[in-house]
Amino acid sequence: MSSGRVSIRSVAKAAGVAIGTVSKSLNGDPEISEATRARVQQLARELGYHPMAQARGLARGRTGNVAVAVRSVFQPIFTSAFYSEVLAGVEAELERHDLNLLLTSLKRGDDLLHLASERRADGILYIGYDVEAAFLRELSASTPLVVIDGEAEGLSSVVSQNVEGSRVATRHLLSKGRRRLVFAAMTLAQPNFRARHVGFEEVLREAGLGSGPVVEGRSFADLYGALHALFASYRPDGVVCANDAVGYSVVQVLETLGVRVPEDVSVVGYDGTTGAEHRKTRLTTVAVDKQELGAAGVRVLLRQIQNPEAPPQQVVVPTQLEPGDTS
Amino acid sequence: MSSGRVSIRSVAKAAGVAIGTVSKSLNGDPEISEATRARVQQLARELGYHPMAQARGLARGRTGNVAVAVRSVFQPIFTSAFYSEVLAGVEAELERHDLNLLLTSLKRGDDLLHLASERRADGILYIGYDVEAAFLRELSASTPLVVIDGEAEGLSSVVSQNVEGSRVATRHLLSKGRRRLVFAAMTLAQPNFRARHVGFEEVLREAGLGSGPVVEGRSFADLYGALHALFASYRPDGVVCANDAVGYSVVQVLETLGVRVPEDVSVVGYDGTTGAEHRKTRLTTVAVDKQELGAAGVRVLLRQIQNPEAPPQQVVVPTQLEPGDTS
DNA sequence: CTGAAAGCGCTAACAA
DNA sequence: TTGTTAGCGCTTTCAG
Repeated sequence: MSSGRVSIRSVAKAAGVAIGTVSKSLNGDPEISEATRARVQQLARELGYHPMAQARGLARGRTGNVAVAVRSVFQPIFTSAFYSEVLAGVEAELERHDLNLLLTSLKRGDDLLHLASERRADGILYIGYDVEAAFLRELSASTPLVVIDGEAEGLSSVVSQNVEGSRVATRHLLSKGRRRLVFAAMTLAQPNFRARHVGFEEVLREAGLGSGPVVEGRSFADLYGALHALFASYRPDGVVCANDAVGYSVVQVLETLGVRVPEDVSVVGYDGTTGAEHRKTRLTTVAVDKQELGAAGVRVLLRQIQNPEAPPQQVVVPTQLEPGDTS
Repeated sequence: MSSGRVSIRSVAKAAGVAIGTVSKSLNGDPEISEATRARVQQLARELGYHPMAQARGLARGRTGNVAVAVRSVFQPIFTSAFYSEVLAGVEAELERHDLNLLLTSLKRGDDLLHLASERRADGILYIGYDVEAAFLRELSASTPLVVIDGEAEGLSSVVSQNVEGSRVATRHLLSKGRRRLVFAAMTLAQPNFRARHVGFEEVLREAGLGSGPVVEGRSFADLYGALHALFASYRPDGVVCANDAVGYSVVQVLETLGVRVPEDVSVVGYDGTTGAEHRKTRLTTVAVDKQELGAAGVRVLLRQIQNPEAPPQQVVVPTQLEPGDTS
């Protein structure tokens, strides 16, 4: 219980050395004798000294934090199971590098500019597919920046293997003998979903099955309407979904329509959302390593920070088919 | 496009004044003439000057960020829809006060101590029910701290109206003519859930119905087993759930058991989890204003920061019954 | 009303 | 090997 805050000066006084010596000792400067280093470190520990991050940062020219920026399009990122896990991955990797996570949800357009110009972070992790490429490119000229789960020319990014993952999902249904396949999504306006649709179409074409119908719908009700109509005319036997949320909706819709899953129709999702233990049915899905998506983003950013001149770098994280109860 | 970083000095030079004057002008010091203030502000804007957060913080003795600490017990907070929304509320309120959100998931026991001793944040928001009271009380002596969704003697906190909310839920089922009620939870080891159970029991007793059975289970399978057994012996006609996750599981279990909801059995959840639009059934629930939970936490913390001597303050956020399809 | 100067707590040259 | 000192970029007394 020392009175007031214990600063580097307290330690210096206690050790009978100059504050510079304390600094060097604590930072492992090789030019300090083993003896004093040990003594200073011991003393610092005893006094409970921890360098004040702000002061250290000011002197060293860095902040020790990384800003994670997310834009809320439909719903805030926070409520998305997918992005939440990405965030967890980011957090874990930052922690390993002794970096802090500054969370910002972008509201006004200049939020990011402020963050950057006030130098609150050493780099920016932009999470989301809705990339304003031109803006971010300009920003990335002055602040290291990596896009996670989105991409654009001239920007470092980390994405999942969208097209290939969807190919695997589609082939999986074909291997189950399904031939009348449908692609279901909340929307095709989202780049990742569109890429997954491309994979779906590619495989159908390769298999000589032509092009499959698409069902779009954001809610259970929308999907119900669309599938109801489609079933009347087309009688699909397999549904490839753009993500798990839609996948679970589709399963419920099919049950409501009196269609048995997977006996009559197979369903495959995308994402590998956790939390399935609370549900009756475990969706067959294309699992994305979301934590890895985040962690990889951090690693790319770190490289970018260390070498700001390095050219943008793209990383693709592999996916894996995860069989469940719906195929 | 000015070369290099634009600092306060650049502005001072451009305006032909001292840096102190720039600082005062920009911070609205009344002792500066309207004329120079305007000129400096104009110039600062033109040059794109933004004070560097770190330097400003060092001089002012604060950081401008608030640490949000979460402990991951069963699953990381990030993947919980409930906490994610709380986090969104925190974020929004912090933004209104020009504060940054430093997100930390507690792994090692001294993570928080580090954060505090390195003075990375002006205050701490601890989110979660698993409060290590003694530790946090000690910490709160040196750093303003507020617990959200948990509480303990001697700590500032914000919680939802657990007992009362559950009373309302239980009365709701009674008003629907239900008399054979069950309480379902993932576990009763969690304080919030226990409080909700208390509300449930109180109302039953008041209604002269004695005490109701309790069903515990973390997964669909567990709940299925427990409810299956219970239905054989007891034939409940209403289930009060400790939260929505359990509520949705219960609904699926009942459907699987061939019990109709709400015709045969009514189910009510707790939390008011968003994202129901992707589901067939909308659960009747006790809605907690999760954003408000977070925002209130920020406000209490701010008071604590401004007046560190103020005694701990407890805030209770009201709940509201939200009728759905399951009652 | 404005300028000068002393820090905020630390790091990193540069001396000694 | 250690001590001294000049900043890091800003705020804030205290003179002028």
